[in-house]
Amino acid sequence: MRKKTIEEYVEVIFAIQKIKKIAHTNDVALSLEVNPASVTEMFGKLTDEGYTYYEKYNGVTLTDKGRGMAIILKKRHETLKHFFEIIGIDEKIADDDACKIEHNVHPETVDKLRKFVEYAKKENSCNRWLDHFKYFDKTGEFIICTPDEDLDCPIHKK
Amino acid sequence: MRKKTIEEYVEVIFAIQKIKKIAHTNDVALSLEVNPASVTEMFGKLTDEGYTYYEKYNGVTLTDKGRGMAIILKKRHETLKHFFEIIGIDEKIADDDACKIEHNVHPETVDKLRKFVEYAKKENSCNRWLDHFKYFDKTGEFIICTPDEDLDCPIHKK
DNA sequence: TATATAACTTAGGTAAACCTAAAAATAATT
DNA sequence: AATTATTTTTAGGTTTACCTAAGTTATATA
Repeated sequence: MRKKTIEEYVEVIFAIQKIKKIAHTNDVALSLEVNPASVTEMFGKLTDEGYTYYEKYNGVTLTDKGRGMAIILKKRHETLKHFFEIIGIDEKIADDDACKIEHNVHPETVDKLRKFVEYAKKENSCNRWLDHFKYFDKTGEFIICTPDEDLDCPIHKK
Repeated sequence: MRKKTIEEYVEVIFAIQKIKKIAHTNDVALSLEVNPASVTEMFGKLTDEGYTYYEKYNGVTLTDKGRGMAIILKKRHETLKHFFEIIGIDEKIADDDACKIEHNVHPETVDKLRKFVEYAKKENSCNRWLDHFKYFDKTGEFIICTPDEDLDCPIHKK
């Protein structure tokens, strides 16, 4: 499997700490599907770079720096996942893709997608467009629907 | 800089071949910002795995397999870039992000985004939603615009 | 055509994250 | 408390894409 970045270690440590206070070597190894020996090694690196405190034989906890990074990553992940779900991607795949790209995409892009999600979820925005997109996605057919011809719209006519 | 995948090598070879018939070591080295010696090494791997023909001291050309991959990657890249541009990301960043995530994202996701782009570009689809999103993105303000109240819409009223 | 220059390859090494196997520390059980 | 079981670490290797430096081949110029 692919090599894990510092960000991925920080993420799983954060997740583990939600349940356990301290993230132990084995917890992280299981989460990342990596050998415990590799985790020990990474704990060293993580601590050198200021993301964790490491107490030998007793796992790590995130520093403020580490926690800060984790929170940003988590938000980023949720934004991306949410976005994918809005356009109709299955939850599992949405989550998976969010995982993979959250480490690569520019902040500007995430910001824009965050706004997109925010907007799409707003009840009183004109959501016909999204509905029509989903209809197109499912049927392959375009709904002819211009502002002046609302009556012809098969989804929104009442 | 980050390690290059086979896919990235295939992409730049494809791009070079559009101009030159044969992609030489140096061309690829310059494109990927990598040492020529590394490229020679990769040419070996690429050829072992059936993506290129390699003639010593005279560069590589893509096989059908390699070209097939390149074409898929190119389409994927364009879809992603296009999508980013539609939601308002600058061309440069859109291109950059497309580059980075085109290797990671599920095919289902790319398909969905392709449809999204296709739909958004269709003239006779109801594009108010996208317009309203952009307005929101710019101003932070929601446009109250329901199907029954078109007259209140500051963008679409005539 | 000889020679200088440029391009490419080979040989040998590095770094980073991974691994296995064995040793050490900690925790659990009798 | 002693022994067994589990967890963690250490030591030493592997892999992969990268590098530098030196040697080789191809190309361009005198």
